[in-house]
Order: sequence, then structure tokens, then C-alpha cells
Amino acid sequence: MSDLFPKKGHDHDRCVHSALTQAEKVCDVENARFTDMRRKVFTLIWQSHKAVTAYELLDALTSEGQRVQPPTVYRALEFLTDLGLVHRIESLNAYFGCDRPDCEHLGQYFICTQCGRVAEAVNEDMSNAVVKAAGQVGFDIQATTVEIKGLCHDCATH
Amino acid sequence: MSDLFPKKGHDHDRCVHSALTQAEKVCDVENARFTDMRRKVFTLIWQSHKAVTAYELLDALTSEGQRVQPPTVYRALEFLTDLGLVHRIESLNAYFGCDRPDCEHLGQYFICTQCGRVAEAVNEDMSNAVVKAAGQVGFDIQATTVEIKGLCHDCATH
DNA sequence: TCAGAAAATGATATATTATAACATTTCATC
DNA sequence: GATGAAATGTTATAATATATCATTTTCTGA
Repeated sequence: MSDLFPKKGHDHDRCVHSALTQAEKVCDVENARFTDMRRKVFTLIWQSHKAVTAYELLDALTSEGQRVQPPTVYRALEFLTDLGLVHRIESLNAYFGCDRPDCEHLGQYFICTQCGRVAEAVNEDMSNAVVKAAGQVGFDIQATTVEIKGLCHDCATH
Repeated sequence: MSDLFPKKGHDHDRCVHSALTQAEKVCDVENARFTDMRRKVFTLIWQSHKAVTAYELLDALTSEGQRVQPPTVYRALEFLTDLGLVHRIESLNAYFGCDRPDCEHLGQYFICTQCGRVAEAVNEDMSNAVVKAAGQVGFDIQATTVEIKGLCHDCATH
């Protein structure tokens, strides 16, 4: 069985560092400004492998001493999602850091209802099935939302 | 190409009538009460093949002369979704009538961003791909959300 | 370097979606 | 008809998101 969710006790600093490096690269390529606020929001999202709501981000920024209003957070989120650095999880109204922002993909999200962690898959079987099904009914795809809730392997076996 | 979205000029009264008949049957089997309010909300949802928000339902009920508060609508929606008579479209925060409420299924939703119509598919390729992908990573599925946005065949070709 | 334009953020207000908590009414059953 | 359970009414508020205009920061070109 392949791993999807990170192992317990993994070096999370590496996740964050890698995400930041990739985000910088993407912004560079896209000639987009990775400002302090955007970087802060992005880093906060990467504090865990869970999805985070806009107001949790707002609270976190406020605790850090910033006085921030909702539009500031939503703007940063819009910037990050537009660039594909962050994905919105529709069924949670929450946001999740992407670990492959450099390539276009139709992602699928596994959401553990026990531990709250989210994992992104880029599974061709699923993508292909969606594309094929759309083709069969003459539907021209613009965006897909595939979110799967249940128990991750850790939670299911403990 | 198989049809998924209803044809223009189809006899929509038949859709509504069929949906009501099926809903009555499901409620009967489940020994659940299809009260006036639930029937009204259900019928309003079936007024079109679009997804409807809770507050649109509230407004519609109000126009009909009822003085209804949000909890009333949300309770009816909870009842209907629990029974599988209505599905929630997560990416729209809106609700959509199911036309096969009698059988368990992992549905997929095609949402036309042009005309606003929604169509439910029960496509085994997609379901199987999701189930298989979950199996490969040891994920125990509780619920799935598959929503596909784009242009329906009518809108794409006109 | 600095003037002007563009982009980003700040600030205020408000829209939209959803639920908690308790009161009252309706309904099935005895 | 009395009783308890289910449904609905009522009030208040929580949670999520955006519109609008003001101000600040950054980029660009003279």
C-alpha cells in the first residue's frame, strides 16, 4: 500500500521549507509578488496537513499581533489559489496547501474525518474516468472537485 | 452521445410528478413523514434543474405568503438530504433534487456554468476509480463529493 | 531620483450561509 | 381526550465571504 498521508513524526519543517521554495519558484515564473502577507498566510496554511479556514488564518494572524481584516485574508487566499499554490476544499470551506504547484493537475482530496488531515492525490484513473464520463455526455470541463471523506489508514487501524 | 441534461421543452411537470411519487415511496418505506413543509421545499427544489440555495427557498416560501425562518428551511433540507431525496452541491452551497433516491449511489454532478443546470450521473467508471484509489492508499470511504463544472452540450454548441 | 501608474493592503460595512436554544404546535397512539 | 414524540416557530447569533473606497507600497519610465 502506497503512502499518501505523511508518516507520524515526519520532519514537517522540510514540508514547509519545500512548499515555500516551490511557491517562490512559481511566483518567480509567473512574475507574481510573493508579498509578506501572502507568505505569512501560505506559511500558516502549511503549519499542518489539515485544511484551514479563512477565519482560523485571521485568528492566527491576529495572535501574531497583526490587526488584519477578512478581506486581507481572502485576498491572499485568492492570490494563492489562483496560482495553484493552495486549493480550496469545497466540502470544508477551507484551504489546503498544494505540494505540486508547478504542474497543472486535476487533484483529488482525501479528507480524514477522524484526524482532520487532508491528502492530495493526482490519480490518473480518477482523472481519466472524469474526463471520459464528461466526453460521453458532451460536457466541456472547466474545473473538477473530487473530495473523498473517510478514515485515513492510521485512523482506520488504530 | 447519451443525454444527461434534459432536453429543452421537455415536459417538466412529469419530472416533478415523478420526483414526488418517488419521494413519497421513499418516505413510506423509511417510515418518515413527508410533511407539508418538506413537500413544499422539495417541490420548490424541483422547480428547475438548477441547484437552489437555502435562502432562495426561503424567499420563494416567503413570496408564497408563508413567514418562514432559516431553521425551517434548513431542517427540511436536512430531512431531505438524509433520506437521499436531495443532494447538497458543495461547490455551490446549494441543493439539488435526486432522481434516483431509491438506491444507494455515489453520484457525480455536472454543473453547467453557463445555464446553471445540474445533472447527476451515476457512473461506475468514476465510482470504481474512486473506490480503487482509496483502496490503494488504505482509505476507508464514508462519503464522496464529485462535482464537475463546465459547459453542458447545449451551451457548448450554441 | 522622483512623478505617475499600478498593485497591494487597510478599513468599514454588509451580504450570504448556517446553527443554537428554547417555545409552541401537531400528530400518532393509547 | 391525555400523553409523549416529532415537527415547526421564534429569536438570536455564528461562520463564511465580498463590495467599496481610502491609503500605502512598488514598479516603471522620464
